[in-house]
Amino acid sequence: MDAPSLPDLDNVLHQPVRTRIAAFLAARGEATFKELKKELDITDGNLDAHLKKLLASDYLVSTKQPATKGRPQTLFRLTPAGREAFEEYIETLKRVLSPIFNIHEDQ
Amino acid sequence: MDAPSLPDLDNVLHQPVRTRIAAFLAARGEATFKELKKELDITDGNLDAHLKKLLASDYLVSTKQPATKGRPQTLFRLTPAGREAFEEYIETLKRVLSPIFNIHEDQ
DNA sequence: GGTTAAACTCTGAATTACAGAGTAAATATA
DNA sequence: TATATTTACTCTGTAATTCAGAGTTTAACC
Repeated sequence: MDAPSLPDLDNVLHQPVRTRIAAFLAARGEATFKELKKELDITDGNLDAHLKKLLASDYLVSTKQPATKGRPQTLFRLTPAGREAFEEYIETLKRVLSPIFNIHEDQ
Repeated sequence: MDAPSLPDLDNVLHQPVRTRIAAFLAARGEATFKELKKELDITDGNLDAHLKKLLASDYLVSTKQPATKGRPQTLFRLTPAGREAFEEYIETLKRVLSPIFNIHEDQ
């Protein structure tokens, strides 16, 4: 029998910009384009591309807010599938990294 | 003042194949091409490309073993810089993820 | 000495990542 | 009320990355 191989990491989530988007939204619930841009400190085009990728994977939804004041803004938030994928991704990460760094969750 | 933005993740290490290579070598010390291929379950060309990227970043060194039996093999191992970068990468990951998942090290 | 096999390496195509220019809708200004 | 400006994205083109499979080299086996 084979030694178990290292599990693969979700290639939508395991990317520098997208991991941070997912983490931010998981912690924050929802955010605007502007807030994400500030938090991540990347260009508009780059953020747009990564949001589109997450939307296409059904990990994110966007909802256009009617303008109460200022321009209408789009809110981005994780879908249940997105949150689940993110949690699973963290589990995989821990399996990959724990042999070395002893990472685990509390409780 | 600005809210602190999410720190950027090392884009050499934060990639599905390369994270696993680094983790495997950090745990294992060194490995052959063949061992890595088996552990990661990827094609030769793909593994080669990722090893080259890690070598180019000076995160890895390869040493050709003279053939005692069988063909000479190349051993891959992390450089001190590679190990340090990997540890820093893990720290950054924890900063990005801990607000949600309560990940930390023992001790 | 020729064939097979192992251990890589190279090439080219597809996909991804990115910056900056472009667009549309709201607000501010004249 | 026109027009200029700003905001909030979106589009386009380019560069870089990722990947599979074909190719190469060296050793072992017959």
